[in-house]
Amino acid sequence: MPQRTPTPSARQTELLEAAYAYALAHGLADLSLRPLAEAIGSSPRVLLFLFGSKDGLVRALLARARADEVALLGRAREPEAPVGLVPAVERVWAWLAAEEHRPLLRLWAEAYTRSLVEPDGAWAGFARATVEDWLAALADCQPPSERDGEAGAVRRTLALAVLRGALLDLLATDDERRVSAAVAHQLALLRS
Amino acid sequence: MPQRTPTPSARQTELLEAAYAYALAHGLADLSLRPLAEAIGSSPRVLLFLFGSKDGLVRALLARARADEVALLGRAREPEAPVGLVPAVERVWAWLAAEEHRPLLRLWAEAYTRSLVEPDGAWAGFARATVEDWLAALADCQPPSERDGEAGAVRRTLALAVLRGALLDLLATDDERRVSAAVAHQLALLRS
DNA sequence: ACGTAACTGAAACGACTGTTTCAGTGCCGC
DNA sequence: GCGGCACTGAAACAGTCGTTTCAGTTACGT
Repeated sequence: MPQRTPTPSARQTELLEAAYAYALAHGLADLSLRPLAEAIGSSPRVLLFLFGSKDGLVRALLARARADEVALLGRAREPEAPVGLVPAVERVWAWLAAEEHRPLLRLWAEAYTRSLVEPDGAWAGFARATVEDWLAALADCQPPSERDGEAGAVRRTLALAVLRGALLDLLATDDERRVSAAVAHQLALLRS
Repeated sequence: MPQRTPTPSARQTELLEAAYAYALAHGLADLSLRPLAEAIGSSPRVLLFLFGSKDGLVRALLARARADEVALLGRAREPEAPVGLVPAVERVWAWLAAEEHRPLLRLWAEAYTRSLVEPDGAWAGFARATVEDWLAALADCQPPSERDGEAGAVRRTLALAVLRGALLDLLATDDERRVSAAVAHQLALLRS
């Protein structure tokens, strides 16, 4: 069975990378082929040739963003053995709070809520997919005794909620001190 | 000094209410005057006459949504004396988790993230404004001894993060049991 | 050298966008 | 009756949208 995107040619990934950078800067909501093409030194004709349609391009951009996301999730469980939710949340938050990741996180938030309002088209299922990605990654960080069973799922859900809620606050207010203190406060609560 | 919207005429509020119902069902992202006008039995001509421009209409819709939001916030602190963050979060979450409020909450999430990506235009400042609204409402629920000082602000921030993060999860997965259990788990943590 | 495939430029297509122009309604105070 | 005010319908405006058509150009295997 061939891949869904038959063969990502060199030119294709090159343009995708440029378009991704453009999307990080300008958002996906009112992305338009002509301004995008001009900004990355291409043409609408070529983008449609390589990605089939605008929806195909958006899907490719969303997949590209998700690649960055799974890289982050991999880092959360990385230091060999899973050591519990608390250090996992700590590490992930350090990443989320870093200033240089904010364009990606804004893009992610945009795609997330868009897929809630408009469950069809290129955005379909994005929100649900990322929730499942994150919960699975957090599960990998739980000790086996805690991982299974409903209580473990609840703890993962809570950890994810704190991270997401804090991220939303941070993106809106840029008040890293207050928000990071709130996350730290939660970690202290969880440790006690 | 006259109001910003000089006089919301009867016809204006009537059409706004209809447009609001339409926006709750279809979202604001690709709202378009002609389909909207036809759905609510009006015309683009009239909408522009009454609201000045499409941006004016969107601003009015956002303000209308915010009216629902402040009503909710008022309910959080209502039972006479503020009694601490824990019961406040409990009450607010019961409201957020109610099925019938989901269209409003989707609309709210959409406006929130949109204002993050595109800080100009009709959406400007929406995210920051709601964060401040909510933090202020939660502050009113804290006992005076806790309200002031940095520790109080951190506790409010954490409470808000849990509510927002849990809401995002709920909107994506519709798994009320798991998410409500996570909120309850946090409340138990806070009580101990 | 030739054919074939990948890629590209220029221009047009029809549909849709917010907005404007012009021409009216109906109603209310005088 | 009449002037003005709030509101409305029909049609057009200029612009942008995604997409298509047609005509190339480049590079490479054979």
